[in-house]
Amino acid sequence: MSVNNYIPKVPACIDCNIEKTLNVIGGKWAFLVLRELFGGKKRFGELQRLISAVSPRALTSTLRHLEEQGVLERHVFPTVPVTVEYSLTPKGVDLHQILKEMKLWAAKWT
Amino acid sequence: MSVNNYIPKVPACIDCNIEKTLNVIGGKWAFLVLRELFGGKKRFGELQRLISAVSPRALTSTLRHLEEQGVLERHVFPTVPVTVEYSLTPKGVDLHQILKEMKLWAAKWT
DNA sequence: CAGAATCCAAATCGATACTG
DNA sequence: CAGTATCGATTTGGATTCTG
Repeated sequence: MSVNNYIPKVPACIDCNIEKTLNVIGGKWAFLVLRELFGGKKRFGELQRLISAVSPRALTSTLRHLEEQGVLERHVFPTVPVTVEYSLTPKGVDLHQILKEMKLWAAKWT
Repeated sequence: MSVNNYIPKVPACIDCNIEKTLNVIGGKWAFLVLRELFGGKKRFGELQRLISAVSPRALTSTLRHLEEQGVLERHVFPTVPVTVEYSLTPKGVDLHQILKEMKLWAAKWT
């Protein structure tokens, strides 16, 4: 059982709840995974290739965390060898707007 | 010299730059500080009281980091004892939209 | 008041090797 | 293919104490 999920634990903010969003997208790898999945479902190996510096351990942990948060789904196909696909849920798709805003801000203020 | 800045170092994303925004708001305390400053300038001690669980060390580190990123300004008044005020720059004010979206997402999907 | 310095426990991370 | 296990190195972070 992994203890490390590569996700920051930010303090709770009683009347704003921003920490909940941050705990989903604020991790080291989460936004890179989400970004790939906005383009459609991907397999574990694909994600590993697309996100060049990620170790299998970090990727697994990130995917599990995002799954627990309900922003992506994991589908296992009983082929040999096994095939696993990850895709966004509506909750995950809904993060696209935020990520786009973050991209715009970065572009504007570089 | 502090080595620890309470800010995550996320991997670079060649064609999206989202990591630049995340390195500003993605830290453990940054969003809480920004949130207070959207309401106007604040002194060190005020921030410390408003953000209940923050230690002086963490607050200092966060403020310095945000200052380096150009999202807030530090003004020192040579009173006795010294008075220090922090306020957002236009670059910092421009983060408000993103934080609001994050709050909305959290509210929508709880 | 606004922080800087120090100490040290705990969490985290990456690399590597291994498996159903 | 899609992970899991293990390990050591590094980072982190909170508490505490001190100062111009």
